[in-house]
Amino acid sequence: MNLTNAWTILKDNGYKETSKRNQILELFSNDERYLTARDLLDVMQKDYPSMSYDTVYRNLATFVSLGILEETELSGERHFRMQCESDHHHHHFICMDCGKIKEIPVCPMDMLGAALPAYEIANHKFEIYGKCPECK
Amino acid sequence: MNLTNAWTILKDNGYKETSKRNQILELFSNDERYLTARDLLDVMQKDYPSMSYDTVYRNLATFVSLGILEETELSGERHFRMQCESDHHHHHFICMDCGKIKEIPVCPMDMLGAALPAYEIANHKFEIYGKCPECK
DNA sequence: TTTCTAATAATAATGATTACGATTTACCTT
DNA sequence: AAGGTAAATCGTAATCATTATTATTAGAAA
Repeated sequence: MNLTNAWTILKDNGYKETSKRNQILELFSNDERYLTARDLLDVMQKDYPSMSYDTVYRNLATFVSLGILEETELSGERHFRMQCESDHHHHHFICMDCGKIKEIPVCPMDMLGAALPAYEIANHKFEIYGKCPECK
Repeated sequence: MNLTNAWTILKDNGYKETSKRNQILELFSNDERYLTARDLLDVMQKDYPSMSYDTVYRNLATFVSLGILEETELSGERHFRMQCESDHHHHHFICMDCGKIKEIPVCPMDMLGAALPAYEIANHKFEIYGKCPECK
């Protein structure tokens, strides 16, 4: 996902182009890591001292619902990052030191097949945590 | 994990036997589901009106660190349940309606083998969410 | 430009979790 | 059994992330 694609999606869904939205998206474009609402606010308040939590959270929710950002929970806090470009479903290794991620091309649900016949599966979570080669 | 085993572990690690601890453990023994701190407090304040959050959270942290309880994050809240008896590593299907769980005997890490050679893997999370046969 | 509505700012409220000083309790020793 | 001591608990306040509220601002269409 890049800035242009993100704006196309936003415009298609009737969202207006604002400078705050643009800066939030630019921050995610320039960072591979998962970021928290606080991370964003800290950076953005340099350029926009009046930026508020409400604006951050509202836009994060919008972006996630439109598939522009993806979200995960790390040590009790919500973290966000740009939706991966990958055209196929995948999972992530997350480095607990630098926060960088690596795509895992395998999905465990493929192996499960008919292991849960009577169950209605809504979604799933598979993440691996540790240290990347650079941090090891 | 049952009450007797839990108390053996606690005693071995120098923890004292208290009625509050016992009731917390009894509640988990009688419930298959994941419970929140609030769930516990609501039930326990019937018997111990003075039970405080501090006591609940402190003991939950103790129990998790000793492997008596296991913990997961569901919709932004920490949830706890008795550690499974299973002698081998496994994962869970969690019903989003009734909260009951079902053990998944497969671990995706087995399939990954040497897929992340240069990475140091600390831990992983794999959970499936949906509706169980009864709730469907 | 004017107007309409979405978006934002500033701040307060909420909900979960943690912290703290005072008190009580388990349990070890005598 | 009584007393001492550190652990455990209570009551409450503080903290942290997130959400809600209300007034104001700013896209963008006419």
